[in-house]
Amino acid sequence: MPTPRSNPEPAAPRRARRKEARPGELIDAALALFVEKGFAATRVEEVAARAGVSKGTLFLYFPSKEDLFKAVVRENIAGRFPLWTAELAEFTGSSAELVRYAMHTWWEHVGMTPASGITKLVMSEAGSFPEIAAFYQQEVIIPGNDLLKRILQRGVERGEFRAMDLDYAVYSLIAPMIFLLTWKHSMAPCCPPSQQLDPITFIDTQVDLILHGMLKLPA
Amino acid sequence: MPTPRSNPEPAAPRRARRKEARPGELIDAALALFVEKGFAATRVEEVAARAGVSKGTLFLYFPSKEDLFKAVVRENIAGRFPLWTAELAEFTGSSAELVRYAMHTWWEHVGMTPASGITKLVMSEAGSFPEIAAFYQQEVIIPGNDLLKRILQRGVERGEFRAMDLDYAVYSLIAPMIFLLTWKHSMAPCCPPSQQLDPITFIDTQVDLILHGMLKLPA
Amino acid sequence: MPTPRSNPEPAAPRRARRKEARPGELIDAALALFVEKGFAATRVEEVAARAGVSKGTLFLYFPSKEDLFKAVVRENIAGRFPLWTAELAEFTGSSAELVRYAMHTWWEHVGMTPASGITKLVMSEAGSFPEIAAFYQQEVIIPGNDLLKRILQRGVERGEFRAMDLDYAVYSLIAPMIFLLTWKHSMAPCCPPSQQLDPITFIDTQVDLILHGMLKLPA
Amino acid sequence: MPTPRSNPEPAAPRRARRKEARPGELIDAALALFVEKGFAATRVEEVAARAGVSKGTLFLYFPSKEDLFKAVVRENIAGRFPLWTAELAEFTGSSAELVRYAMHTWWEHVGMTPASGITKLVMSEAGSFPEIAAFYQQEVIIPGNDLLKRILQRGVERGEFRAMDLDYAVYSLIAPMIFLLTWKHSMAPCCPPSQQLDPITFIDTQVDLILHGMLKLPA
DNA sequence: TATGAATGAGCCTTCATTCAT
DNA sequence: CATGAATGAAGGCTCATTCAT
Repeated sequence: MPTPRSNPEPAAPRRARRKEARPGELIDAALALFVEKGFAATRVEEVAARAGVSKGTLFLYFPSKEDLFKAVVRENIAGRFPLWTAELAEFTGSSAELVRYAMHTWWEHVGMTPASGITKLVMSEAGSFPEIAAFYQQEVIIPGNDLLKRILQRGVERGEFRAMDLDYAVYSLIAPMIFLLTWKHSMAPCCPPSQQLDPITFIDTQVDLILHGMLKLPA
Repeated sequence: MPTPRSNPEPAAPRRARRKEARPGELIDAALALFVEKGFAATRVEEVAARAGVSKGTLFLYFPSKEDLFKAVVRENIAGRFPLWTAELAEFTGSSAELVRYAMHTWWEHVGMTPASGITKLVMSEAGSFPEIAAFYQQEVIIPGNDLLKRILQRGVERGEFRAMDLDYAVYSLIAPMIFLLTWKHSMAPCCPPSQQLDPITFIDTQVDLILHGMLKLPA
Repeated sequence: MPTPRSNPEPAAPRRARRKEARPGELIDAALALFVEKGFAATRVEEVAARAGVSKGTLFLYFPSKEDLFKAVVRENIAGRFPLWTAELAEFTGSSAELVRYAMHTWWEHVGMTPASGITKLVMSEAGSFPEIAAFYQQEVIIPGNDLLKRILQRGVERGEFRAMDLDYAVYSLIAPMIFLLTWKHSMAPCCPPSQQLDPITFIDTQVDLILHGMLKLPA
Repeated sequence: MPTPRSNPEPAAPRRARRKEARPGELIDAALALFVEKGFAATRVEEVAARAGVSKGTLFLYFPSKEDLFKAVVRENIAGRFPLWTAELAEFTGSSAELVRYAMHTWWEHVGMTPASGITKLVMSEAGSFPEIAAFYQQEVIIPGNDLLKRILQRGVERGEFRAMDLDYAVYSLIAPMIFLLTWKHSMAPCCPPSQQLDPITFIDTQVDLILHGMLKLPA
């Protein structure tokens, strides 16, 4: 950067050609707006504008608004499962630790990020966009449930957890998280400080209680 | 029908009687449709048709679709709480039984009725209608949480449950129920039979696990 | 109409309610514009404006642009077949007279009216709107060919015309007419007066020649 | 390939040779696509792709899609007329044979080749491009009509055909052919096999009928 | 008061055309 | 010369809302 006026962003070129960066920028913009305003209420033009491109450019990368939404989901949630599956396979601690680790990891990478809005979004608009609901079901819910089920199964197989109907027991882990998301993105913004939930405390409390209920008593 | 005013209610000319009943009929129709199809996907014409009036008439009673939505929420959040509070005071069984009773009662009177859709409705549209969210918070959430808190407190005071942070513990009861509602009204309609949840099994499983985690060990 | 200033068209009321008249007005407007500019190049808003209503009103009567077009075809062409079929059944003259009568009737009711543009329209845009082409085929071409075939068959059966492959012979009647329409609506407007065709002369010439070719020689 | 410039044409580096060939290749691609899909339904990107270049390159040679269309028409209407005129002068058979020969020749060299699409193209788009229609009129229609007229005149002068209004009689030959083209390029692709026309049969039938109508009766 | 015909703003998507590289 | 990413105007259709009757 030899000269003082060398401009790293030269005059914000109107028609920059940045094929690689576009999809990511559009997905980020879409995530923010979908979460903030909902899927139906977000206009593709807004998404494009927020990503700094024109409406037409958006359709250059995503064939439709629904496909854009799917990309948002894949990028922010569905794409994480391979890593999580790998982590599960390598985990060496106790299953109780694994459950705690899983819940906190989820909070860090999804719950506390803008991606947390996606779940609430899907729930809210599933009725109006069945295709999106089905997609989410396939790409997120089923893999997510499977992952949790394998975690619980590990505990049972290692003699740490008591025998359970795993298909329903997973919801003891899922339900509090879904509730937390739903709360965060719908009621929390309207509540007085006294009614706010501290997520970490909430998660710890739920996990403790659940583990208490699951653990095989030594006696 | 001897005198004109002898019987103001039954068998009165339909037109005349309706005038008073219109808003209620419209609200009922709107509740059913909003719950079934979501707010945005419900056309006011459908609501009017279901209430047996024309589109124009609806706007005679509700200045806008949003106002109709608000009326639906206000009309249906009702006061079942006084009755439940009384039941709690008179309950003589164990606290574990009380928890089970409370959960099943809620399912019977709210969860399995159309009213269950309201909660999902409010959650979904809270972002767009902060006023409604605040209203719901005051009239439903705070009283509901209080009621549950008193139930847990009873268990702790009677030495049945171990000491807990009650403000967070209540969510162990609330979260599965909210999840169940959310699920029922958003994803379930899009899921294959293999992915469906049986509500009673679900509730029993959750309550069992929670109680397991809450119970003071006899040892 | 007691007072002098009673206005038969009172100040052109903006929102007149004329449910019965609308479809016809819209169809007329659509015919004119479709013929003038083509199907694809005509915007529904133009049609609505020409009919004196708003865009939304058009969709109140016709679910889509294609349905509007179908209505135009039904109203202006397809709907005439029943009458023509009846006329054929009652005709008592010679078959040569019948052919002449049919051709001139067609010219009067279709060829020289704006409806004549429809055929050219369909031919021009069939590639882009296969559904329209198929519709036209079903509702106009097949019935039209059938009608002509019956006319020729009558001549053969009565010993007036010689035996012919009727399936192909009908095109001796159809081709000149299609050509005439095509010409009228595409090339004619660009031609100098010296190149113009007189329709009546054209039809008479073609019919004479064809009949000459069809007639059974008395010898 | 001893010297560098010895062979400017064959096996020359593709890039270099192309420069001159580009417009022609684009026109060929455009002809094929316009004929196949219609003007509006053909995207310039398709044309470019078919010609093996990018969209931008097309606009380097043709300022607009319309200009490309004009070029297609201008390039393909060519001059087969001189040859046909010569053939007419040398023909020694009967005039009926000449008519048959002319019709079949036309089918072979125009009707059954891609060039047949141009006529339909011009007819379809004449309304939007009067300039092209006028051009077509001068370069194709007038010479074509003249040629046919001379053929008929030959028959009359040789006493083979009866006296006719030749200016209109030529259309007995033209109309079926125009109809055939129109049909082939618009309705045929949408018709079931049962509705298809066999061109040779069609032409033979029409010619036979016409000749029948034209021939001077021996009596 | 009730009706329902009429309105028109709003939105997704397409594609001819431009222009920085 | 060639490329292809970017643009933005245009159009079909929906539906909450209005208003003449």
